[in-house]
Order: sequence, then C-alpha cells, then structure tokens
Amino acid sequence: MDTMPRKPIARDAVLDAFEALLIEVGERAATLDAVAKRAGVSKGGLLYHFPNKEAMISALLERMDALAALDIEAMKAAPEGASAFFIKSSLWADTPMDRVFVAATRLAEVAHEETRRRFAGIQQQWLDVLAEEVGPEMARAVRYMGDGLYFNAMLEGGPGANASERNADVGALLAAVERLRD
Amino acid sequence: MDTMPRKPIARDAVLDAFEALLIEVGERAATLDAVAKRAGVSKGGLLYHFPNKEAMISALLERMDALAALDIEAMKAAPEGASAFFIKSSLWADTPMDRVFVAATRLAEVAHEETRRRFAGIQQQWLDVLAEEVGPEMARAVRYMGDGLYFNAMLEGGPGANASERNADVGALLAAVERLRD
DNA sequence: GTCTATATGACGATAGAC
DNA sequence: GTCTATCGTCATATAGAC
Repeated sequence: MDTMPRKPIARDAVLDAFEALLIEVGERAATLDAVAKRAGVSKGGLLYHFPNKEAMISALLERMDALAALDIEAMKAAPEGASAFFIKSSLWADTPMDRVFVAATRLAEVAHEETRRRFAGIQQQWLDVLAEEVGPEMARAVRYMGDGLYFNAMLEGGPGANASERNADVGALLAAVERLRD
Repeated sequence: MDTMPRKPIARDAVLDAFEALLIEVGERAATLDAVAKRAGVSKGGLLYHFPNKEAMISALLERMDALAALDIEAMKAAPEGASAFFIKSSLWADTPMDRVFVAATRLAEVAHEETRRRFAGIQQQWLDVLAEEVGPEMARAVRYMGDGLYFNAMLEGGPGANASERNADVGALLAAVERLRD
C-alpha cells in the first residue's frame, strides 16, 4: 500500500505556525525566525521545506482554496439556507477555514496581489451561491454583512475579543436576513 | 492679526505622504525613507517634525478623530436619513475622511492597539446614531453592511478598483436598508 | 533533513553640520 | 528647519557542516 503521496508533518507544522502568527501578531511579526521558533525547528530547517517566504505564502493560499471549496459545498447543502449559513460562518469561530482566511487577510492588507486575487475568486463563489437563494441584489447585502462581521472581528483582534457582543450581532443579522428574504 | 496658531505646511505634507503610502502600498512599505521621499524632504527633515514613527501615527489618528467628528455631525443632519448616509459614505470615495480611515485601518491590521481603540470609539458613535433611526438591532445590520463595503474596497486595492461594480452594490444595499426600515 | 554561521540589505533613530 | 552621515538592529536568504 501507501502509494498515496503522504504529506510531511513538519511542513504542516511550519504552515500552522505561520498561520497562527499571522492571526495573533500580524504580518509584520510573522518573520521566518518567529515561525521557525514556534514550529520547533531552526530557520535552516524551515527553509528546507520552503525555499523562501513566498513559497510559504503560496502553500497557505493553497490551503485556503482547498478549505474554501469545502465551505462552498457545505453552504450549498445547508438546511437553514445559504444566507443563514453564510452569516453564521462569518462569525470568526476559529475553525480551520476561519484561521486560513484571517491569516491570508493579513497578507492581502499588505498589498500582496496574489492573495487578493484568490480572495476575489472565493468571494465571487459565495456571491453566486447566495444569489441563487435570494437573488443578485439581496445577495450583495448578505455578503457585505458577513464581510463586515469579519472586518470587525479582525480589527478587534480575534475570535475571543468581544465574543458575546458579536454573538448578539449575529442574531441581529440573521433577523435582518429573514426580513430581506421575503 | 495672526494670533491664531498656524499649522506648518511641511508637517501636513509629511502626514499626507504617510497617509498616501499606507493606502497605496500598505503599512510595510510606508517606511520613514519612503515617506520622506514622497513628501520631498530628507529623512532628517521628517524627523524634525515627528521625533519618531509613533509620533507620526499619533498625528494621523488625531486627524482621523477630527474628521470623524465632522462625519458624525453630517450623518445626524443628513436629510436622506442616517442609514442611507452611512451606506453612501461607506463607498470609498477618496474623501479626506475616507483616506485617513483607510490609512488607519492598515495600522490596525498590524495589531496597533491605540489605533484599534480609536476605531472602536468611532464605530460606537456611528452605531448610536444609526440606532436612533432604525433601532439597535437593525442598526447593526446597517453598520456591518457599511463595514463590509470598506473591507472589500480595501482588499481590492482602492477606490479605483471595480468602482462601477461597487457603485451598483451601494444601490443594492440602499434597497436592503429600505426594506429593513419598515 | 535539520542544524550553525554568516552575508547582505533595509529600517528606525541619533549626531552634528549648515 | 533641513540636511548628510552613520550606528545598531533585525529581516531574508545562502553556504555548508552534520
């Protein structure tokens, strides 16, 4: 057996560390030194897996695309409807999908073009699914509400910050979506 | 005459350059060297006006607070209502207010705590005004729509990017706000 | 595969001339 | 007030030992 290519775990550990640092301390502090230290390897060890920082970023974006594809499928299949699913999942709940997404946002903010392109692609997919449910116009309203949730959670510094308040906000947004659905 | 304190123009030019670089190329590239070059002064000249980078950031936040206060007043007085005014002004139109706001967001993204505090204060004021018009629950929906607009414009790289598409989105959001108002 | 050591360059900040 | 020159620090990346 074992003909399937097996993912090296050290590589994933490095990627996890990079992701965590982007989320917790921002792009500027996610240096090769810091990533290596957090992943428990030396800088040289890290650079064996990823020849340079760009390669590490690319790997993160691959991870994001893969998880986003799963998310889109879940959204299409959601029993409560795509809009409600979308709003709920816009609450930064620290799922694997949330984590890559936020980490990648930190890169987009620093004007990393490739990251921005990937975002645009994913958001278009979300919008398409929403439009199927509530029409193209209300789909935009729903999308922007979700984006706003993300934006605020990020500005406040993470899933922990003001969690109860934001939970209440999700309730308000779901109510708004109900009204828009009619 | 001339008893009024007069603002030095070189200082403002430096601040404008800092703001522009934050918007156009991101926090990382807004170095003292780059700011000085863009403002047409030397690095030493820049550091005469602002003893260190933090001082430059503080001045930018002061500018933001001043413009935000004007914005809140305009929002309260808006004939079309606070919500519609808020959505329209969330379109990144490259006004002075938009510019500081986006520039400061770049700082908040890199986990600059003071900037985050200022944001929280301004957003609370917006929310209060919105709540007077549409109630506390719908105020949140409106607020998040506006934030989402900003978030997307920023991810796409500026007021120019996809301008016509985003203009259409504002129309959709205004329609949504109308429905929520009932 | 993972390490240490080091080259190279940028950034923020200081000192002091004009 | 604005400049040039320079220092200390830290980031990315390379070279090569184990």
